[in-house]
Amino acid sequence: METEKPFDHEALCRSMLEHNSETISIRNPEIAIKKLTVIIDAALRLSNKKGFQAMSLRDLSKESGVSMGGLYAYFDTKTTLLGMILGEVTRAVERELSNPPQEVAQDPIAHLNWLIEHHIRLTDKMSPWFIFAFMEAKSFPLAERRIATQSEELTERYFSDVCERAHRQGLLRPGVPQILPMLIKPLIQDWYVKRPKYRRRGISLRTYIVSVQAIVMAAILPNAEALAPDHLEVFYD
Amino acid sequence: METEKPFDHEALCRSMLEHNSETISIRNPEIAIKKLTVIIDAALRLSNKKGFQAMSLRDLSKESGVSMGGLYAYFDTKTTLLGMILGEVTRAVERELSNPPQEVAQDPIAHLNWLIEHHIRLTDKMSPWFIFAFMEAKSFPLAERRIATQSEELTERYFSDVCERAHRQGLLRPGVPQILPMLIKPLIQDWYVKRPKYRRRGISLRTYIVSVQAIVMAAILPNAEALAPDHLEVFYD
DNA sequence: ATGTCAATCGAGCGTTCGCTCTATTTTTGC
DNA sequence: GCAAAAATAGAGCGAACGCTCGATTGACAT
Repeated sequence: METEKPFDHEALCRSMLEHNSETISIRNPEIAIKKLTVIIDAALRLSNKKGFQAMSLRDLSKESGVSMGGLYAYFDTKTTLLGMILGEVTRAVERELSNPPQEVAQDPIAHLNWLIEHHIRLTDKMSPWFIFAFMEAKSFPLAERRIATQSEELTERYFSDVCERAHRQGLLRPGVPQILPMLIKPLIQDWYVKRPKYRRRGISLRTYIVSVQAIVMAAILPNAEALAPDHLEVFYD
Repeated sequence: METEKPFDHEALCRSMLEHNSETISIRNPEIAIKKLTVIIDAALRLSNKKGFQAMSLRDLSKESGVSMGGLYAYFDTKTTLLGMILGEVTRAVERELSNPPQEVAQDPIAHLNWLIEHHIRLTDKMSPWFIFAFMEAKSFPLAERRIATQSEELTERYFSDVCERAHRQGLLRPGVPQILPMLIKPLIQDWYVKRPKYRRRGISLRTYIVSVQAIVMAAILPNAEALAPDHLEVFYD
Protein backbone atom coordinates (compact mmCIF):
# COMPACT_ATOMS: atom_id res chain seq x y z
CA MET A 1 0.00 0.00 0.00
CA GLU A 2 1.79 3.07 -1.24
CA THR A 3 0.60 6.61 -0.40
CA GLU A 4 -3.11 6.68 -1.09
CA LYS A 5 -4.04 10.30 -0.65
CA PRO A 6 -1.80 13.14 -1.81
CA PHE A 7 0.48 13.06 1.21
CA ASP A 8 0.14 15.54 4.01
CA HIS A 9 -0.85 18.45 1.86
CA GLU A 10 -2.64 19.81 4.89
CA ALA A 11 0.48 19.61 7.03
CA LEU A 12 2.45 21.31 4.28
CA CYS A 13 -0.16 24.05 4.06
CA ARG A 14 -0.03 24.51 7.82
CA SER A 15 3.68 25.12 7.56
CA MET A 16 2.97 27.38 4.63
CA LEU A 17 0.55 29.40 6.73
CA GLU A 18 3.10 29.81 9.50
CA HIS A 19 5.80 31.03 7.16
CA ASN A 20 3.54 33.48 5.33
CA SER A 21 1.33 34.72 8.15
CA GLU A 22 1.95 38.35 7.28
CA THR A 23 0.69 38.10 3.71
CA ILE A 24 -2.28 35.88 4.58
CA SER A 25 -5.15 37.98 5.90
CA ILE A 26 -7.34 35.18 7.24
CA ARG A 27 -7.36 35.05 11.05
CA ASN A 28 -8.88 31.66 11.73
CA PRO A 29 -6.10 29.13 11.16
CA GLU A 30 -8.47 26.21 10.65
CA ILE A 31 -10.25 27.97 7.85
CA ALA A 32 -6.99 29.24 6.43
CA ILE A 33 -5.37 25.81 6.30
CA LYS A 34 -8.38 24.10 4.81
CA LYS A 35 -8.79 26.69 2.09
CA LEU A 36 -5.08 27.01 1.47
CA THR A 37 -5.00 23.28 0.87
CA VAL A 38 -7.73 23.56 -1.72
CA ILE A 39 -6.04 26.50 -3.43
CA ILE A 40 -2.55 25.01 -3.52
CA ASP A 41 -3.91 21.70 -4.69
CA ALA A 42 -5.66 23.37 -7.59
CA ALA A 43 -2.65 25.57 -8.33
CA LEU A 44 -0.30 22.58 -8.56
CA ARG A 45 -2.77 20.68 -10.71
CA LEU A 46 -3.27 23.50 -13.19
CA SER A 47 0.32 24.66 -13.16
CA ASN A 48 1.76 21.21 -13.76
CA LYS A 49 -0.63 20.71 -16.64
CA LYS A 50 -0.07 23.93 -18.56
CA GLY A 51 2.67 25.81 -16.77
CA PHE A 52 2.48 28.42 -14.05
CA GLN A 53 2.46 31.42 -16.37
CA ALA A 54 -0.29 29.91 -18.49
CA MET A 55 -2.46 29.39 -15.43
CA SER A 56 -4.60 32.49 -15.03
CA LEU A 57 -5.98 33.42 -11.65
CA ARG A 58 -9.44 33.05 -13.13
CA ASP A 59 -8.55 29.45 -13.97
CA LEU A 60 -7.34 28.97 -10.44
CA SER A 61 -10.47 30.57 -9.04
CA LYS A 62 -12.69 28.25 -11.03
CA GLU A 63 -10.66 25.11 -10.33
CA SER A 64 -10.43 25.77 -6.59
CA GLY A 65 -13.93 27.16 -6.13
CA VAL A 66 -12.53 30.26 -4.43
CA SER A 67 -13.43 33.67 -5.78
CA MET A 68 -10.92 36.11 -7.24
CA GLY A 69 -11.02 38.26 -4.13
CA GLY A 70 -10.83 35.20 -1.92
CA LEU A 71 -7.57 34.10 -3.51
CA TYR A 72 -5.98 37.42 -2.68
CA ALA A 73 -6.58 36.79 1.00
CA TYR A 74 -3.83 34.18 0.73
CA PHE A 75 -1.28 35.94 -1.44
CA ASP A 76 -0.75 39.50 -2.60
CA THR A 77 0.78 38.56 -5.94
CA LYS A 78 0.84 35.63 -8.30
CA THR A 79 4.59 35.54 -7.76
CA THR A 80 4.08 35.29 -4.02
CA LEU A 81 2.01 32.16 -4.55
CA LEU A 82 4.89 30.71 -6.54
CA GLY A 83 7.34 31.56 -3.79
CA MET A 84 5.15 30.00 -1.12
CA ILE A 85 5.09 26.66 -2.89
CA LEU A 86 8.81 26.76 -3.59
CA GLY A 87 9.58 27.52 0.05
CA GLU A 88 7.69 24.47 1.22
CA VAL A 89 9.62 22.25 -1.17
CA THR A 90 13.02 23.44 -0.02
CA ARG A 91 12.00 23.11 3.63
CA ALA A 92 10.82 19.55 3.02
CA VAL A 93 14.11 18.52 1.43
CA GLU A 94 16.12 19.89 4.30
CA ARG A 95 13.82 18.40 6.93
CA GLU A 96 13.78 14.91 5.42
CA LEU A 97 17.38 14.48 4.30
CA SER A 98 19.48 16.28 6.88
CA ASN A 99 18.94 13.78 9.72
CA PRO A 100 19.81 10.22 8.77
CA PRO A 101 19.47 7.59 11.54
CA GLN A 102 22.70 7.22 13.43
CA GLU A 103 23.51 3.67 12.37
CA VAL A 104 23.29 4.83 8.77
CA ALA A 105 25.34 7.98 9.19
CA GLN A 106 28.38 5.98 10.23
CA ASP A 107 28.66 3.96 7.04
CA PRO A 108 29.08 6.19 3.95
CA ILE A 109 27.79 3.51 1.59
CA ALA A 110 24.70 2.87 3.69
CA HIS A 111 24.29 6.62 4.03
CA LEU A 112 24.38 7.08 0.29
CA ASN A 113 21.79 4.38 -0.29
CA TRP A 114 19.66 5.92 2.45
CA LEU A 115 19.87 9.33 0.77
CA ILE A 116 18.86 7.87 -2.57
CA GLU A 117 15.92 5.98 -1.13
CA HIS A 118 14.59 8.80 1.01
CA HIS A 119 15.06 11.44 -1.64
CA ILE A 120 13.08 9.41 -4.15
CA ARG A 121 10.40 8.62 -1.58
CA LEU A 122 10.10 12.27 -0.62
CA THR A 123 9.75 13.42 -4.20
CA ASP A 124 7.23 10.66 -4.75
CA LYS A 125 5.05 11.73 -1.87
CA MET A 126 5.32 15.39 -2.87
CA SER A 127 5.62 14.88 -6.58
CA PRO A 128 3.34 17.74 -7.71
CA TRP A 129 5.37 20.09 -5.55
CA PHE A 130 8.69 18.92 -6.94
CA ILE A 131 7.45 18.96 -10.51
CA PHE A 132 6.39 22.53 -9.92
CA ALA A 133 9.68 23.59 -8.35
CA PHE A 134 11.70 21.92 -11.09
CA MET A 135 9.72 23.03 -14.12
CA GLU A 136 8.94 26.58 -13.07
CA ALA A 137 12.33 27.41 -11.61
CA LYS A 138 13.40 29.53 -14.54
CA SER A 139 10.35 31.78 -14.37
CA PHE A 140 11.05 32.64 -10.75
CA PRO A 141 12.02 36.20 -9.98
CA LEU A 142 15.68 36.54 -9.14
CA ALA A 143 15.29 36.25 -5.37
CA GLU A 144 13.25 33.08 -5.53
CA ARG A 145 15.54 31.59 -8.14
CA ARG A 146 18.48 32.09 -5.79
CA ILE A 147 16.67 30.06 -3.16
CA ALA A 148 16.00 27.32 -5.67
CA THR A 149 19.64 27.23 -6.75
CA GLN A 150 20.85 27.08 -3.17
CA SER A 151 18.44 24.26 -2.39
CA GLU A 152 19.68 22.40 -5.44
CA GLU A 153 23.28 22.84 -4.32
CA LEU A 154 22.44 21.72 -0.80
CA THR A 155 20.95 18.51 -2.12
CA GLU A 156 24.00 17.87 -4.21
CA ARG A 157 26.27 18.49 -1.25
CA TYR A 158 24.52 15.68 0.61
CA PHE A 159 25.67 13.36 -2.13
CA SER A 160 29.13 14.77 -2.69
CA ASP A 161 29.92 14.84 1.04
CA VAL A 162 29.05 11.22 1.51
CA CYS A 163 31.02 10.24 -1.60
CA GLU A 164 33.99 12.19 -0.33
CA ARG A 165 33.78 10.38 3.00
CA ALA A 166 33.55 7.02 1.28
CA HIS A 167 36.60 7.94 -0.79
CA ARG A 168 38.64 8.92 2.29
CA GLN A 169 37.77 5.61 3.91
CA GLY A 170 39.01 3.77 0.84
CA LEU A 171 35.60 2.35 0.00
CA LEU A 172 35.59 3.52 -3.62
CA ARG A 173 37.22 1.59 -6.37
CA PRO A 174 39.60 3.46 -8.70
CA GLY A 175 37.99 4.99 -11.75
CA VAL A 176 34.93 6.57 -10.17
CA PRO A 177 34.06 9.73 -12.11
CA GLN A 178 34.47 12.86 -10.03
CA ILE A 179 31.16 14.21 -11.26
CA LEU A 180 29.26 11.14 -10.09
CA PRO A 181 27.65 12.99 -7.17
CA MET A 182 26.27 15.51 -9.65
CA LEU A 183 24.74 12.74 -11.73
CA ILE A 184 22.82 11.10 -8.91
CA LYS A 185 20.31 13.94 -8.83
CA PRO A 186 19.10 13.51 -12.40
CA LEU A 187 18.71 9.78 -11.79
CA ILE A 188 16.50 10.58 -8.82
CA GLN A 189 14.60 13.37 -10.53
CA ASP A 190 13.52 11.24 -13.44
CA TRP A 191 11.01 9.50 -11.20
CA TYR A 192 8.88 12.60 -10.86
CA VAL A 193 9.89 14.49 -14.00
CA LYS A 194 8.79 11.61 -16.23
CA ARG A 195 6.40 9.94 -13.86
CA PRO A 196 3.74 9.06 -16.45
CA LYS A 197 6.29 7.05 -18.39
CA TYR A 198 7.20 4.88 -15.42
CA ARG A 199 3.55 4.43 -14.55
CA ARG A 200 2.84 3.38 -18.12
CA ARG A 201 5.59 0.75 -17.94
CA GLY A 202 4.38 -0.53 -14.60
CA ILE A 203 7.59 0.35 -12.78
CA SER A 204 7.00 0.41 -9.03
CA LEU A 205 8.53 2.90 -6.64
CA ARG A 206 10.50 0.12 -5.00
CA THR A 207 11.86 -1.16 -8.30
CA TYR A 208 12.95 2.32 -9.21
CA ILE A 209 14.73 2.93 -5.94
CA VAL A 210 16.56 -0.39 -6.02
CA SER A 211 17.60 0.17 -9.63
CA VAL A 212 19.06 3.61 -9.00
CA GLN A 213 20.89 2.29 -5.98
CA ALA A 214 22.23 -0.62 -8.03
CA ILE A 215 23.54 1.68 -10.75
CA VAL A 216 25.24 3.99 -8.28
CA MET A 217 26.71 1.11 -6.32
CA ALA A 218 28.01 -0.51 -9.49
CA ALA A 219 29.69 2.78 -10.32
CA ILE A 220 31.51 3.17 -7.02
CA LEU A 221 32.03 -0.18 -5.32
CA PRO A 222 35.18 -2.23 -5.93
CA ASN A 223 33.32 -5.53 -6.30
CA ALA A 224 30.52 -5.53 -8.79
CA GLU A 225 29.02 -8.48 -6.95
CA ALA A 226 28.59 -6.38 -3.85
CA LEU A 227 25.20 -5.26 -5.02
CA ALA A 228 23.30 -8.38 -4.10
CA PRO A 229 20.41 -8.51 -6.59
CA ASP A 230 18.04 -10.22 -4.21
CA HIS A 231 15.00 -8.85 -6.00
CA LEU A 232 15.45 -10.75 -9.16
CA GLU A 233 12.33 -9.63 -11.00
CA VAL A 234 13.88 -6.23 -11.16
CA PHE A 235 16.92 -7.22 -13.18
CA TYR A 236 17.90 -8.77 -16.45
CA ASP A 237 18.06 -12.51 -15.80
CA MET B 1 38.06 24.45 -29.59
CA GLU B 2 34.45 23.53 -28.94
CA THR B 3 31.56 24.94 -31.01
CA GLU B 4 32.19 28.66 -31.31
CA LYS B 5 29.08 29.94 -32.93
CA PRO B 6 25.64 28.54 -32.15
CA PHE B 7 25.89 25.54 -34.46
CA ASP B 8 24.26 25.52 -37.82
CA HIS B 9 21.24 27.49 -36.83
CA GLU B 10 21.02 28.57 -40.42
CA ALA B 11 20.98 25.00 -41.69
CA LEU B 12 18.33 24.15 -39.14
CA CYS B 13 16.26 27.12 -40.25
CA ARG B 14 16.62 26.06 -43.87
CA SER B 15 15.15 22.70 -42.97
CA MET B 16 12.51 24.53 -40.97
CA LEU B 17 11.59 26.58 -44.01
CA GLU B 18 11.24 23.47 -46.16
CA HIS B 19 8.95 21.75 -43.70
CA ASN B 20 6.73 24.79 -43.15
CA SER B 21 6.66 26.31 -46.61
CA GLU B 22 2.89 26.57 -46.63
CA THR B 23 2.62 28.70 -43.50
CA ILE B 24 5.59 30.92 -44.39
CA SER B 25 4.53 33.62 -46.82
CA ILE B 26 7.97 34.90 -47.80
CA ARG B 27 8.94 33.87 -51.35
CA ASN B 28 12.64 34.57 -51.42
CA PRO B 29 14.31 31.65 -49.59
CA GLU B 30 17.49 33.58 -48.83
CA ILE B 31 15.59 36.32 -47.08
CA ALA B 32 13.36 33.80 -45.38
CA ILE B 33 16.24 31.74 -43.95
CA LYS B 34 18.20 34.73 -42.78
CA LYS B 35 15.25 36.28 -41.01
CA LEU B 36 13.97 32.98 -39.70
CA THR B 37 17.38 32.46 -38.12
CA VAL B 38 17.15 35.81 -36.36
CA ILE B 39 13.61 35.14 -35.18
CA ILE B 40 14.21 31.60 -33.93
CA ASP B 41 17.41 32.69 -32.25
CA ALA B 42 15.58 35.40 -30.37
CA ALA B 43 12.66 33.11 -29.60
CA LEU B 44 14.92 30.47 -28.06
CA ARG B 45 16.80 33.08 -26.08
CA LEU B 46 13.70 34.69 -24.62
CA SER B 47 11.80 31.47 -24.18
CA ASN B 48 14.61 29.69 -22.37
CA LYS B 49 14.99 32.66 -20.06
CA LYS B 50 11.40 33.19 -19.00
CA GLY B 51 9.39 30.41 -20.58
CA PHE B 52 7.55 30.28 -23.86
CA GLN B 53 4.19 31.40 -22.50
CA ALA B 54 5.77 34.33 -20.72
CA MET B 55 7.43 35.50 -23.91
CA SER B 56 5.06 37.89 -25.61
CA LEU B 57 5.22 38.43 -29.34
CA ARG B 58 6.01 42.06 -28.64
CA ASP B 59 9.04 40.88 -26.65
CA LEU B 60 10.01 38.69 -29.57
CA SER B 61 9.50 41.54 -32.02
CA LYS B 62 11.74 43.81 -30.01
CA GLU B 63 14.44 41.18 -29.38
CA SER B 64 14.58 40.06 -33.01
CA GLY B 65 14.14 43.49 -34.57
CA VAL B 66 11.26 42.20 -36.69
CA SER B 67 7.92 43.97 -36.55
CA MET B 68 4.71 42.39 -35.31
CA GLY B 69 3.39 41.99 -38.81
CA GLY B 70 6.75 40.70 -40.00
CA LEU B 71 6.69 37.88 -37.49
CA TYR B 72 3.38 36.67 -38.81
CA ALA B 73 4.91 36.13 -42.22
CA TYR B 74 6.71 33.16 -40.65
CA PHE B 75 4.00 31.62 -38.52
CA ASP B 76 0.26 32.01 -38.27
CA THR B 77 0.06 31.30 -34.56
CA LYS B 78 2.32 31.40 -31.55
CA THR B 79 1.69 27.70 -31.21
CA THR B 80 2.87 27.11 -34.76
CA LEU B 81 6.17 28.73 -33.88
CA LEU B 82 6.49 26.30 -31.00
CA GLY B 83 5.74 23.36 -33.25
CA MET B 84 8.29 24.47 -35.83
CA ILE B 85 11.08 24.46 -33.29
CA LEU B 86 9.99 21.14 -31.84
CA GLY B 87 9.89 19.56 -35.28
CA GLU B 88 13.47 20.53 -35.98
CA VAL B 89 14.62 18.97 -32.72
CA THR B 90 12.97 15.64 -33.36
CA ARG B 91 14.31 15.56 -36.91
CA ALA B 92 17.83 16.25 -35.67
CA VAL B 93 17.71 13.40 -33.17
CA GLU B 94 16.58 10.93 -35.78
CA ARG B 95 19.09 12.16 -38.35
CA GLU B 96 22.09 12.02 -36.00
CA LEU B 97 21.41 8.85 -34.04
CA SER B 98 19.82 6.46 -36.50
CA ASN B 99 22.94 5.77 -38.58
CA PRO B 100 25.90 4.60 -36.57
CA PRO B 101 29.08 3.74 -38.52
CA GLN B 102 29.09 0.09 -39.47
CA GLU B 103 32.03 -0.99 -37.35
CA VAL B 104 30.20 0.40 -34.33
CA ALA B 105 26.82 -1.13 -35.12
CA GLN B 106 28.25 -4.63 -34.88
CA ASP B 107 29.41 -4.37 -31.28
CA PRO B 108 26.51 -3.54 -28.91
CA ILE B 109 28.82 -2.12 -26.26
CA ALA B 110 30.61 0.12 -28.73
CA HIS B 111 27.24 1.05 -30.16
CA LEU B 112 25.94 2.04 -26.74
CA ASN B 113 28.98 4.21 -26.07
CA TRP B 114 28.61 5.74 -29.50
CA LEU B 115 24.96 6.57 -28.80
CA ILE B 116 25.84 8.20 -25.49
CA GLU B 117 28.63 10.28 -27.00
CA HIS B 118 26.72 11.44 -30.05
CA HIS B 119 23.52 12.15 -28.18
CA ILE B 120 25.36 14.35 -25.71
CA ARG B 121 27.29 16.09 -28.49
CA LEU B 122 24.11 16.71 -30.45
CA THR B 123 22.30 18.21 -27.46
CA ASP B 124 25.39 20.29 -26.75
CA LYS B 125 25.48 21.76 -30.23
CA MET B 126 21.74 22.37 -30.23
CA SER B 127 21.34 23.02 -26.53
CA PRO B 128 18.91 25.96 -26.75
CA TRP B 129 16.68 23.84 -28.98
CA PHE B 130 16.74 20.88 -26.62
CA ILE B 131 16.20 23.03 -23.56
CA PHE B 132 13.18 24.47 -25.31
CA ALA B 133 11.77 21.10 -26.32
CA PHE B 134 12.28 19.66 -22.88
CA MET B 135 11.01 22.53 -20.77
CA GLU B 136 8.05 23.58 -22.86
CA ALA B 137 6.83 20.09 -23.71
CA LYS B 138 3.93 20.20 -21.30
CA SER B 139 2.52 23.42 -22.72
CA PHE B 140 2.34 21.94 -26.20
CA PRO B 141 -1.09 21.40 -27.67
CA LEU B 142 -2.05 17.76 -27.74
CA ALA B 143 -0.88 17.06 -31.29
CA GLU B 144 2.57 18.53 -30.73
CA ARG B 145 2.88 16.81 -27.39
CA ARG B 146 2.25 13.48 -29.08
CA ILE B 147 5.18 14.14 -31.40
CA ALA B 148 7.38 15.00 -28.45
CA THR B 149 6.40 11.83 -26.63
CA GLN B 150 7.05 9.68 -29.68
CA SER B 151 10.44 11.29 -30.19
CA GLU B 152 11.25 10.62 -26.55
CA GLU B 153 10.24 6.98 -26.93
CA LEU B 154 12.27 6.63 -30.11
CA THR B 155 15.38 7.88 -28.33
CA GLU B 156 14.83 5.44 -25.54
CA ARG B 157 14.36 2.58 -27.96
CA TYR B 158 17.83 3.27 -29.35
CA PHE B 159 19.17 2.54 -25.89
CA SER B 160 16.91 -0.38 -24.98
CA ASP B 161 17.48 -2.12 -28.32
CA VAL B 162 21.23 -2.01 -27.97
CA CYS B 163 21.01 -3.19 -24.36
CA GLU B 164 18.76 -6.03 -25.44
CA ARG B 165 21.25 -7.05 -28.11
CA ALA B 166 24.10 -6.92 -25.64
CA HIS B 167 22.08 -9.10 -23.29
CA ARG B 168 21.35 -11.70 -25.97
CA GLN B 169 25.05 -11.87 -26.79
CA GLY B 170 25.84 -12.53 -23.14
CA LEU B 171 27.77 -9.31 -22.72
CA LEU B 172 25.89 -8.10 -19.65
CA ARG B 173 26.71 -9.26 -16.18
CA PRO B 174 23.88 -10.56 -14.00
CA GLY B 175 22.11 -7.93 -11.93
CA VAL B 176 21.68 -5.20 -14.50
CA PRO B 177 18.47 -3.30 -13.70
CA GLN B 178 15.86 -3.72 -16.41
CA ILE B 179 15.08 -0.04 -16.38
CA LEU B 180 18.69 0.93 -17.05
CA PRO B 181 17.95 1.99 -20.65
CA MET B 182 15.33 4.39 -19.31
CA LEU B 183 17.85 5.93 -16.95
CA ILE B 184 20.47 6.71 -19.57
CA LYS B 185 18.38 9.55 -20.96
CA PRO B 186 18.26 11.60 -17.75
CA LEU B 187 22.03 11.17 -17.42
CA ILE B 188 22.44 12.59 -20.89
CA GLN B 189 19.85 15.32 -20.46
CA ASP B 190 21.49 16.78 -17.39
CA TRP B 191 24.20 18.27 -19.58
CA TYR B 192 21.82 20.72 -21.21
CA VAL B 193 19.11 20.92 -18.55
CA LYS B 194 21.60 22.09 -15.92
CA ARG B 195 24.26 23.41 -18.22
CA PRO B 196 25.14 26.51 -16.13
CA LYS B 197 26.03 24.28 -13.22
CA TYR B 198 28.53 22.25 -15.21
CA ARG B 199 29.99 25.40 -16.70
CA ARG B 200 30.36 26.85 -13.21
CA ARG B 201 32.24 23.76 -12.09
CA GLY B 202 34.50 23.78 -15.12
CA ILE B 203 33.31 20.39 -16.37
CA SER B 204 34.22 19.95 -20.03
CA LEU B 205 32.03 18.27 -22.60
CA ARG B 206 34.59 15.48 -22.98
CA THR B 207 34.75 14.87 -19.23
CA TYR B 208 31.00 14.68 -19.07
CA ILE B 209 30.72 12.20 -21.91
CA VAL B 210 33.43 9.93 -20.54
CA SER B 211 31.87 10.02 -17.08
CA VAL B 212 28.42 9.03 -18.27
CA GLN B 213 29.92 6.26 -20.34
CA ALA B 214 31.92 5.06 -17.34
CA ILE B 215 28.83 4.94 -15.14
CA VAL B 216 26.79 3.06 -17.69
CA MET B 217 29.62 0.65 -18.43
CA ALA B 218 30.13 0.01 -14.73
CA ALA B 219 26.45 -0.81 -14.47
CA ILE B 220 26.39 -3.36 -17.27
CA LEU B 221 29.82 -4.90 -17.83
CA PRO B 222 30.87 -8.08 -16.02
CA ASN B 223 34.35 -6.82 -15.16
CA ALA B 224 34.49 -3.50 -13.45
CA GLU B 225 38.02 -3.05 -14.76
CA ALA B 226 36.77 -3.09 -18.30
CA LEU B 227 36.19 0.63 -18.23
CA ALA B 228 39.79 1.66 -18.75
CA PRO B 229 40.07 5.03 -16.99
CA ASP B 230 42.73 6.33 -19.29
CA HIS B 231 41.76 9.94 -18.63
CA LEU B 232 42.77 10.05 -15.04
CA GLU B 233 42.05 13.68 -14.30
CA VAL B 234 38.41 12.90 -14.72
CA PHE B 235 38.21 10.39 -11.90
CA TYR B 236 38.76 10.09 -8.20
CA ASP B 237 42.41 9.11 -7.78
C1' DA C 1 -32.52 40.82 18.34
C1' DT C 2 -28.52 43.38 17.30
C1' DG C 3 -23.89 45.10 16.50
C1' DT C 4 -19.27 43.62 15.08
C1' DC C 5 -15.98 41.90 12.45
C1' DA C 6 -13.89 38.15 9.82
C1' DA C 7 -14.68 35.94 5.46
C1' DT C 8 -16.33 35.90 0.75
C1' DC C 9 -17.76 37.50 -3.54
C1' DG C 10 -17.48 39.14 -8.44
C1' DA C 11 -17.96 43.26 -11.35
C1' DG C 12 -14.78 46.57 -12.80
C1' DC C 13 -10.02 48.98 -13.64
C1' DG C 14 -6.09 49.67 -16.42
C1' DT C 15 -2.91 46.99 -18.97
C1' DT C 16 -1.18 43.76 -22.05
C1' DC C 17 -2.05 39.88 -24.78
C1' DG C 18 -2.35 37.34 -29.62
C1' DC C 19 -3.42 38.67 -33.87
C1' DT C 20 -5.01 41.56 -38.15
C1' DC C 21 -4.89 44.83 -41.64
C1' DT C 22 -3.83 48.81 -44.19
C1' DA C 23 -0.30 51.81 -45.44
C1' DT C 24 4.38 52.21 -46.74
C1' DT C 25 8.91 50.88 -48.34
C1' DT C 26 11.95 47.89 -50.94
C1' DT C 27 12.91 44.73 -54.60
C1' DT C 28 12.17 42.88 -59.09
C1' DG C 29 11.34 42.46 -64.26
C1' DC C 30 11.45 44.98 -68.37
C1' DG D 1 12.81 54.56 -64.87
C1' DC D 2 8.65 52.66 -63.65
C1' DA D 3 4.73 49.45 -62.68
C1' DA D 4 3.95 45.15 -60.26
C1' DA D 5 5.06 42.29 -56.63
C1' DA D 6 7.18 41.19 -52.33
C1' DA D 7 8.46 42.52 -47.84
C1' DT D 8 7.87 45.34 -43.69
C1' DA D 9 5.95 48.32 -40.38
C1' DG D 10 3.06 49.40 -36.36
C1' DA D 11 -1.51 51.25 -34.96
C1' DG D 12 -5.67 49.09 -33.77
C1' DC D 13 -9.11 45.15 -32.31
C1' DG D 14 -11.45 42.33 -29.00
C1' DA D 15 -10.27 39.32 -25.38
C1' DA D 16 -8.07 38.09 -21.32
C1' DC D 17 -4.81 39.32 -17.98
C1' DG D 18 -3.39 40.58 -12.76
C1' DC D 19 -5.35 42.86 -9.33
C1' DT D 20 -8.75 45.99 -6.42
C1' DC D 21 -12.58 47.20 -3.77
C1' DG D 22 -17.18 48.10 -2.18
C1' DA D 23 -21.13 45.11 -1.24
C1' DT D 24 -22.69 41.04 1.00
C1' DT D 25 -22.80 37.11 3.88
C1' DG D 26 -22.07 34.40 8.06
C1' DA D 27 -20.67 33.61 13.01
C1' DC D 28 -20.79 34.98 17.48
C1' DA D 29 -20.81 37.98 21.83
C1' DT D 30 -23.95 40.67 24.25
